[in-house]
Amino acid sequence: MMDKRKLNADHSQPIRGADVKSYGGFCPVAKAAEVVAERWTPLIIRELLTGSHRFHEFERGLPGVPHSLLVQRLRSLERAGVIERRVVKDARRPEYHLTAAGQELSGIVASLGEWGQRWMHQTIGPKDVDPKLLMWDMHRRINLDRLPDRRIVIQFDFRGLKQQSFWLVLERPEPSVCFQDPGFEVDLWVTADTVALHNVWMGRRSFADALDEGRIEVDGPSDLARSFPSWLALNTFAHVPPANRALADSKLS
Amino acid sequence: MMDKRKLNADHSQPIRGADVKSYGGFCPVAKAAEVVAERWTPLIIRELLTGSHRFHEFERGLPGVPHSLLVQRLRSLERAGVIERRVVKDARRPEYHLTAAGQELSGIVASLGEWGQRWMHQTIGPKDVDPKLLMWDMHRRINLDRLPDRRIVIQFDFRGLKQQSFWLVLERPEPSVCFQDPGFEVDLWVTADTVALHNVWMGRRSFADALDEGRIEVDGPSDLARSFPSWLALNTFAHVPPANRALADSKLS
DNA sequence: CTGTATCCGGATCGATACTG
DNA sequence: CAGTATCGATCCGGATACAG
Repeated sequence: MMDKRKLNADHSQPIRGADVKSYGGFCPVAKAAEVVAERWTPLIIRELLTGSHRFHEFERGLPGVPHSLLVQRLRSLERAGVIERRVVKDARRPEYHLTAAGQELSGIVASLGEWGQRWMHQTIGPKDVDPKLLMWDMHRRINLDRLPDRRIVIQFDFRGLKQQSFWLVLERPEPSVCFQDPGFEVDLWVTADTVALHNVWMGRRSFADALDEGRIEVDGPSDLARSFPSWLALNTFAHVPPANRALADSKLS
Repeated sequence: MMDKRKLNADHSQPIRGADVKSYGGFCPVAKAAEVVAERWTPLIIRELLTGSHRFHEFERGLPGVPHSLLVQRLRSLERAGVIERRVVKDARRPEYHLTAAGQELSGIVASLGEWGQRWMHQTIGPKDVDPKLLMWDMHRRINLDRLPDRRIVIQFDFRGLKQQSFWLVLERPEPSVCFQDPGFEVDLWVTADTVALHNVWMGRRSFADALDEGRIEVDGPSDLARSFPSWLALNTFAHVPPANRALADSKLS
């Protein structure tokens, strides 16, 4: 069946529906905020920037987003000219891609993340963890070139999480993550304290320290186990150190 | 009377209440978006960056924000460690200032504005205008050093707006704007088509063209009238040209 | 002036169930 | 898989009244 939405050959003006709640006025910050600063929108753009293009990928990367709200947001962003919905021929599922306008939001989203890592996220506590989301982020940030030239399967077990295992399937062209046993032979087993692995992933603790303290354990062939830490590219913002609030405030006085 | 909120000597962690609706998880973009991407928040930060520090100034710069919602947002931002509420001695009114964390949002807000001006704001139509807001923005962006060394009062009349005049009182240390006749002797009278003046202010039309077309008229002593355009620093984002959407899209294909 | 405290209609959000 | 439909709960916008 054909897609009924029109193809909008005229792009001389942004495509705006009446769905966005306007601030009124002429301020460009307000105009941008109407589109970009709505709930969930910055995270949808983050997902697009990190490689998600399909509806179910957004749902994986945005745990808790209501199904129907995600549809709304995608339509909204499409009308605002930030994303483009492509119905690829011979593929049943549509793909979403950033337009040129959308790609120019990458700096803003990156700055948001840096600011968040610097000021709002000085350490990661039990309330901040989310193993599924961690696994999803990990599969997007793997140094594939550090891996042997074959498929490597890693099983993750989080301590305290009852019965829940995850599998990282590292292969070309793209790693994937499974929440059920994919049936492949497992090359490495990682057992970790949930909070500790999050802190390592976010650059707040070193992998080596977590190993020494026994918070992370890697089992399997020793050559693989030794190189495993180098496979992890860590979170995009792991390199951003926390701000020293005490210092910052004293500078102000 | 003393302010009951505690002074929070310990700033090792951000001060967080339970008011912000959390996205959950550990993503720094999400943590930042919880604080910064709530409705009205980017505009409150814009106001702080452009020189507003008092409650009534925020209300002027944020037309339409509900009185009580503004209070909520200010508390929210204070708890998040983005702004600081100062009760200055011998002043009845508190002042709001950006903390070090808040100041580091300036780049994000600036980028938002540039993006908005570039993509969402290619021309300004009748729905985008707001004379009060325009006057408020103007009084914040005056090249005082181009002015004679005395108080200059300008009366603005927008064509089509019934009976509504505005006055710009240009004096040191700070210009001010009046929505009622301040009673000063007027030095210059500006009569303008509302949309045209907005377009000039946003860098979308030149002042000279608007004069030539008769959309803006300046009456008063000719030396003042001649130098008047140079007093206007224009909107912060007036220098940002619109993107060429047709070109951008063709590059993508 | 800077709040606090209401109230109310409507929009938005979050959760769930249903469809092709 | 990618949506629609629906339904409470919450939030927002706008108004008003009032206190320090």
